[in-house]
Amino acid sequence: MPELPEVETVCRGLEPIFTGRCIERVVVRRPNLRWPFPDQFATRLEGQIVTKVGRRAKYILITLGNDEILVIHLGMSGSILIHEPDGNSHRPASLYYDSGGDDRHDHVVFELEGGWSVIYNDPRRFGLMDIVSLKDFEGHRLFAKIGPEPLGNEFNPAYLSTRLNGRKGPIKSHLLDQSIVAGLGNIYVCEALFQAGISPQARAGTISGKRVERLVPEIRAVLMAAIDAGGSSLNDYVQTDGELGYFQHQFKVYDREGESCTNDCGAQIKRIVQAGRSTFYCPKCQR
DNA sequence: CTTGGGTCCTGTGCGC
DNA sequence: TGCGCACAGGACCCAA
Repeated sequence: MPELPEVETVCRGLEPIFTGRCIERVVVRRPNLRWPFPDQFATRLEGQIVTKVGRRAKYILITLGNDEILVIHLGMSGSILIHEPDGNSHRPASLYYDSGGDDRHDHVVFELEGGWSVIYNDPRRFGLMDIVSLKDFEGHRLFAKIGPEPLGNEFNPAYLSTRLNGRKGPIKSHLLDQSIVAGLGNIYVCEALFQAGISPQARAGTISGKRVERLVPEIRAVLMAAIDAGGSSLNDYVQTDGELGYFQHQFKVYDREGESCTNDCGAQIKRIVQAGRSTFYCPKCQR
């Protein structure tokens, strides 16, 4: 999936399109994504004016004038395509592939006032959409257990140390746990651990306070750099239509098995499997 | 309680 | 060129 930076980039792309506009029509082209769409999904959205576009963890939150929130998750392979009234289209932080006109996986179309439309595409259908009342949001099952945002003040070394204390599993698994910190995924966990010089296999509870103090800002830095890269791709989004949304040219370890460590330590990047997911790391720089 | 594995689904890329 | 297999950004669910 798009991880936090990609979802943030998508939100920034959607914000000026949605905000203040009426959702005139919603076309749902299949009965479900990961789960069935809620009852009366389209009807509950149609005629509503969007007041705000935001993000929590990897969820896109589109707040409506009636204080309901359209919740969108992109799963592993979701992307959003925007059709402009003049016929141009672009994909903010598009992922996975350029459909090249293949619309088989265009599952939902939001038609907005003024001729704009927003198309949700997700080949693997691990994504989801739901509608949640603003007053129910905090306690909603999707959000009740989600941990602090990594870019916010609540996520700090003291907090993380507390959460890792006593944990025996590898640090990598814990950073992927959305209840500990929201929004990290497989790529940026690998990247952050590399930047912090921490082995992905280190037992979470044994990492010293000093190293956690280094890890927290490295997580932030990796995410912020990726958001910046996404933001710059937004500026000329029309010409980058169809390009990969992950900013992989700047990954230091992810998907670089066998390549030389960029720290020039002489070691090669290794790939291992943890909890069924690939982990990339430098065996020399990360301990 | 924590932890690990299987699962949903389609598409891509590799080796043979 | 074709086929089969491994693997892919997530996260839920259940067994141990």
